[in-house]
Amino acid sequence: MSTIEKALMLLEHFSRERPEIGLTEFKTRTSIDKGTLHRHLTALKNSGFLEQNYLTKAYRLGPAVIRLAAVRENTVPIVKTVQYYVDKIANNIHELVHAALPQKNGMSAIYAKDGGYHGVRVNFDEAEILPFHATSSGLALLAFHDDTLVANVLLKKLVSFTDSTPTDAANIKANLETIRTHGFAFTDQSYEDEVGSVAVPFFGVKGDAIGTLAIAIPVSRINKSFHEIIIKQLIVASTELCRDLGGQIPTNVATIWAAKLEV
Amino acid sequence: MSTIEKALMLLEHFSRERPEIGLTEFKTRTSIDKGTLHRHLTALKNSGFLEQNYLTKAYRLGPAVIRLAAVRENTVPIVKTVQYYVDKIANNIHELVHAALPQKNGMSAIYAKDGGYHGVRVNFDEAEILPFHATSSGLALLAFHDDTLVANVLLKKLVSFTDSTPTDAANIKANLETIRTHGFAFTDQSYEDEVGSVAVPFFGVKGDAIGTLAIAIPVSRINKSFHEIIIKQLIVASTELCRDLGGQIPTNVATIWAAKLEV
DNA sequence: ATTTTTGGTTCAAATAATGAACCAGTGGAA
DNA sequence: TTCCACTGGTTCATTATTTGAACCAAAAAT
Repeated sequence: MSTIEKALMLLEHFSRERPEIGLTEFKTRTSIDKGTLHRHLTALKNSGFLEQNYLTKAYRLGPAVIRLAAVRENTVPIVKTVQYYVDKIANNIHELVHAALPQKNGMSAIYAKDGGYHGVRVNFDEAEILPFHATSSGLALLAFHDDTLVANVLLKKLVSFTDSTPTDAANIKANLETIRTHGFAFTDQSYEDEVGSVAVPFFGVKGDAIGTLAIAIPVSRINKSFHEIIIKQLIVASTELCRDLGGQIPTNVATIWAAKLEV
Repeated sequence: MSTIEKALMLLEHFSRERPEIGLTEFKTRTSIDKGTLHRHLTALKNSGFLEQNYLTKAYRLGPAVIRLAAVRENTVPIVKTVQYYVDKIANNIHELVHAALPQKNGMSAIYAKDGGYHGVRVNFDEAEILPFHATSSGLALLAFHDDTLVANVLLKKLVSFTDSTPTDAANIKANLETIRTHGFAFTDQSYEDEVGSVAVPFFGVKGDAIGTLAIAIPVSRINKSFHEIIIKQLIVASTELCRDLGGQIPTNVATIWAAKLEV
């Protein structure tokens, strides 16, 4: 692995829960030598990707990422486009809806809307990494992305989050096949207890899955007819989203989805 | 310079005008060897900072920057906070208002609002890099930032954008002194013909300038009384913004600003 | 059909990354 | 106060990676 990749991997450690990380904590997290770490962090700081809390000396993400995100969004306005559809679904079904993009180690929600007026709500953290194998977003993406990603994900250790987290590679592979035939993914408390979720992919110009639309619901509110409604909503939104982004829904998926909508 | 910094410098070449850059174009832009370039770009791609247009093979910013910006904004919600004040000023004075943060080679606007209902408008490009020496934003920041930044900026070649762009280091240094005594910066067609601008800094916890609030106006609409109004608006907004961000206005600046508001 | 231009690869030589040991400052605890 | 533990940060010989000229393959342009 190149030095560049090693350094950029450090940025993955920042999240809403851990917005600031000191040198020593980086050391325990990564087991990279302190000297090396310091040089990498300094390089990232010099490039504006990190800055230091001047009191604690801990590092946090810097202003460079803001500019880059603005340029990226101007190039490929996924966030803006996705917001419209997430809001729409949330208003219709009054549950927590989100859209996510694949990152290296899982899906990253780029927008979420809680359309609910229910007492029990699903807690949701934007900018959290949703593991591929344990969330409907992750599985929906894997199922419709190229096989090398699937292979890479299944190679790594599959962390267990609840009693229902699937950790057997063969099992997951079989599940991906099911997802492909159904045109959507769902999970039952595989990431968080009491939370189920449903997800559909949306596609890029090559017909490859580039992201997902998903809904998370307390299991107590899930039943057959609601499940059907959710899936229809997701399919319709994803179809329109693909159109807006210039993406192409693979013909087999289009056929499956069309059938789902007619039921 | 470390390999990491060299690689990250490549990301600076992306902008609204150049959202996609191919290998050969990178070569002409940077005069770095093609082999090296390719390895760096691949590393950035592997880390999610770039992705490739599958048809043209050109590189563009990747999804990783979206997630990082979300985390950063969650850590230090400058964008969100700044938006409120930019909108407020824009509504009051009906001109183009923007806020910018320093990057390595200039200021980067993080939000802009055109409050105008005028026929002639200033054109403005978010995510563009505004050179330190030629814009009021840049000068306002330099004047209230630490001297090492000033020294670094004046070391480099000062590009001329219009006939009025200041390119003499000594001249600029003198101007920075003026800016410090006035508490604001203004420029007259130094970056774009027919456009003047006024800017004030806002401050971080250490009392160092961490960004700027600025207004750009067609020179035809500038006059003494309007100038006064603009400056007051900017000072009030920056004062409140500093409070929101937990920043500290240096006492000498606070004194100057207080005097300005009383006139 | 040929040349030019594109992105991408190779491998010996040159250079930068690495990490164990070290330094310095800070904040308790004895 | 003194001592210890724990920060962040630095040094420099060793080691491994980066580098770049030459090369390849495919796609455009001539």
